[in-house]
Amino acid sequence: MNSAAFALSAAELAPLLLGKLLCHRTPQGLAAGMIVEAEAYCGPEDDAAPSFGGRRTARTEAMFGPPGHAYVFRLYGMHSCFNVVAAPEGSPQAVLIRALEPVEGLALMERRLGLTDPLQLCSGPGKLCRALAIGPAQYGLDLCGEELFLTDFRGFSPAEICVSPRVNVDYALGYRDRLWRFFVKDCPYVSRVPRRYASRGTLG
DNA sequence: TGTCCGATTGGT
DNA sequence: CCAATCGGACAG
Repeated sequence: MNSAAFALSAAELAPLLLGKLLCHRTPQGLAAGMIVEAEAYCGPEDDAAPSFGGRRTARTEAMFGPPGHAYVFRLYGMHSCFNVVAAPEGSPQAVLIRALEPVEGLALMERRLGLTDPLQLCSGPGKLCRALAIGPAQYGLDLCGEELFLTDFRGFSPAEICVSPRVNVDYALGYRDRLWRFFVKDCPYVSRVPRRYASRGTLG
C-alpha cells in the first residue's frame, strides 16, 4: 500500500483496511493474515483514545506521527495491540486491528500461540500480535517498509462490512456509542465479543 | 517515589 | 466473574 493511502481520518480508513494483508517478516519466517476486524480511534475529541484532549506522551507519540506507521501499545502488562496510524501528521488518530484471517505462516503462528485451531490464532488484538510477533520493538515502524507492511489482498463491498460500537470502551462516556468498529459480515475469524457489540447494520 | 489502571485473555 | 502482570501517567 502507498503511504498516501493512509492519510484519511481513522473512521474512513478503518473499513478500507478490511481485506488488506498484514505481514510481518522475522528471522523465523513470514507470517501474514487478512484484516477482518478494525476499530477507529479519533483523538483528541474521542474520549476512548489515549490521545484524548491532545495528550501527547511517549506512549501516544506515534499517533501524532505520519500516517501509515505502526502504533503499538502494551495492555495489562502482557498483551500488545497493533494500530495503523491514520490522518495527517499532528492529528492523533489510529486504527486498532482486532482480528485477522491467517493466510501465511500458519505453522509459525501455531507455535507462537500453542494452538492449532486457525479460528483462534488471530481472533483478538492481543492474540494477533502474538501470532505475528508484533510488540514494542515494532513501535513506529513505517508500514511501507520491508519488515512490517500491508498489501492489497481482496476487497469487500459495503454490504459485506458490518458496524458496531467499539469493544470495551464503556469508560468513554462521550464516544462509546460511536459505530467505529468494522468487521466482515459472517466471517468466522472475527473476534468473539459480548452481544452488546453485535452488528448494528452494514455500510451498504 | 507511590499509586492506579487498562483498546485483553483464558480459566472458574 | 476474576486474576494475571507491569510500565506509563499523574499526583504529591
